[in-house]
Amino acid sequence: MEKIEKMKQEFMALQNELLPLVKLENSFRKEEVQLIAGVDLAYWDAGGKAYGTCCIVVINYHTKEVIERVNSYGEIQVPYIPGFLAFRELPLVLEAVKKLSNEPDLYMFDGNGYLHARHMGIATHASLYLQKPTIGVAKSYLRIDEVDFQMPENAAGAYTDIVIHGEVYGRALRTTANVKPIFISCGDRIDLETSTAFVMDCINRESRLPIPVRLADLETHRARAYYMKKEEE
DNA sequence: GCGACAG
DNA sequence: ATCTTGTCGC
Repeated sequence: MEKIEKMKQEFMALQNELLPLVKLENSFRKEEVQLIAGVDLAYWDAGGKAYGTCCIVVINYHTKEVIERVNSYGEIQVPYIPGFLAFRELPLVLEAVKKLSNEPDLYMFDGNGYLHARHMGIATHASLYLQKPTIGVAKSYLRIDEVDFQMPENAAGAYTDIVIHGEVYGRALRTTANVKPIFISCGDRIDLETSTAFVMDCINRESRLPIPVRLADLETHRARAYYMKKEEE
């Protein structure tokens, strides 16, 4: 499979090209944030082909009430390659975003943002197309250059910064006591402190994940069941 | 050959 | 991500 190496080279070139456009400062007034979107995908196989569905759930940040749900689905063309998740998932993400009738003020992605070897995780990559602030929310840690993360204290809100080559890439955040931490990083157009604050403000006792991402995750399972059944005529 | 590996 | 049983706990 020398073909994958060639893909990586092309993807890497685009990531390096996009990097200069990233801004780790707030491009918005956090007091005015009303709608937050959570984005996630689920996969399945059918007839030897890979399919996926992307779900976006928009909530009212203040009331946590669901405002809108949309989804897209189709064949997945790009394989999963650690470090290049955006190339696999973005097509369906952008397709789902087009269906939104509400315009989110902020997006939370299931995956990394700036916490990435070239600072181009899916949250960051997506923001450059969405032109909106994004936050990366990953459930597990993807090591970068042999650097491990330090386990934060066992208390809600405790965190440790993940510093690589002298730069803060993101942070391990314990959103709830007695559960594994999640990994937060800036997507783009927002700083890490603000990102962490919004994530913590979206935590309830249902999950260690922020509400928008959790709801999008649940929604992908329902959408998958629906599309799988629909496929068999 | 072996280990790592967001989703 | 997905495949999966039982099991511990509120």
